[in-house]
Amino acid sequence: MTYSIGEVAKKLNLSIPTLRYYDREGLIPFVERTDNGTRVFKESDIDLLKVIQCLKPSGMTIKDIKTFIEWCSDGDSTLQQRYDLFLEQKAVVEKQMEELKNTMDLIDHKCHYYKVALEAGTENVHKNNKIGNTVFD
Amino acid sequence: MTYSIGEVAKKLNLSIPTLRYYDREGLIPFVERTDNGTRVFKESDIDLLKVIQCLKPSGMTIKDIKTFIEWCSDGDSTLQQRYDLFLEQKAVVEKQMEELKNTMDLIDHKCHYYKVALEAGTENVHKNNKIGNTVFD
DNA sequence: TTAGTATATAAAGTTAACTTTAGGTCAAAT
DNA sequence: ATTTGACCTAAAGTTAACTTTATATACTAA
Repeated sequence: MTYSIGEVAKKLNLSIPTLRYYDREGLIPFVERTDNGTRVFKESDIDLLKVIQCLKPSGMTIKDIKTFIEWCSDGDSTLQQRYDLFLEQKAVVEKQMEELKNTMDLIDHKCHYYKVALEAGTENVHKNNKIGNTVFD
Repeated sequence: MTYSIGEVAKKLNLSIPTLRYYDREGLIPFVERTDNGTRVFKESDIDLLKVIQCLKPSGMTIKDIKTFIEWCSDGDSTLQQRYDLFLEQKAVVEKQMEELKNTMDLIDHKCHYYKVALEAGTENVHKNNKIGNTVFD
């Protein structure tokens, strides 16, 4: 089973120009072409795009991903580099998860703060009976 | 206790130009100035900067944050908006946490994949005895 | 045969969030 | 008295990741 660029775009919820951009940047070097130059995506190309989509939210750049793809093409001599890359990325994601947890705690605090303020009709409920809290509590 | 821009930069691990940029963008409107124009940061300004730093990793933009700061200055009439903002942001962060979990699962899979490959000396350990797995397993 | 639809490329434009550069003020130390 | 170091502004530059625009080709249905 193969897919056109439009089909892949729909399937993965990416725009067609984004897919062409990824191709230009060397992220999907195994996509084939018809005689007149139209891209033909295989399942394995889609799998790779899914990996890319999964790696992106962790802040891995297009360039980093390209490097990884190149290493894949280079075979067993790059196994250590690829392993190291993912170990590093694991650390990055762990840090992000912590940060996101802190953000969530702040947001929960804010939600509670504004819920109470709304019920009272004024933010002052948080100011009265308290000393030393800041404007941005 | 007050702080110079350089002290705040060190304390919060932000660059001086970034702090000036935030000021220009209206993110820290309560920072005062000396007669000759030098910024003077109070504890409450630093608290606000910490809130900003906490909100940023969740993808909240400078513009969104500015809107929030403006609402804060507008008083009780914006309580609902502020509450809604944080409810929305909560949903955003929840989604991000899920995505990050997926990313982490993929990374763990890759780490294991490359660990095994390294021990065997070749990626082929994953190809032999198996049918239908992709190049990017 | 012509209108519509999907594809292609190259190159320019966009946006966010900074950073860098250039030029200037001011107080303290040498 | 001048040099050093920290501060200031305005404006231009940077980078990533796309998006948009302009132009062209190719198949497909009426």
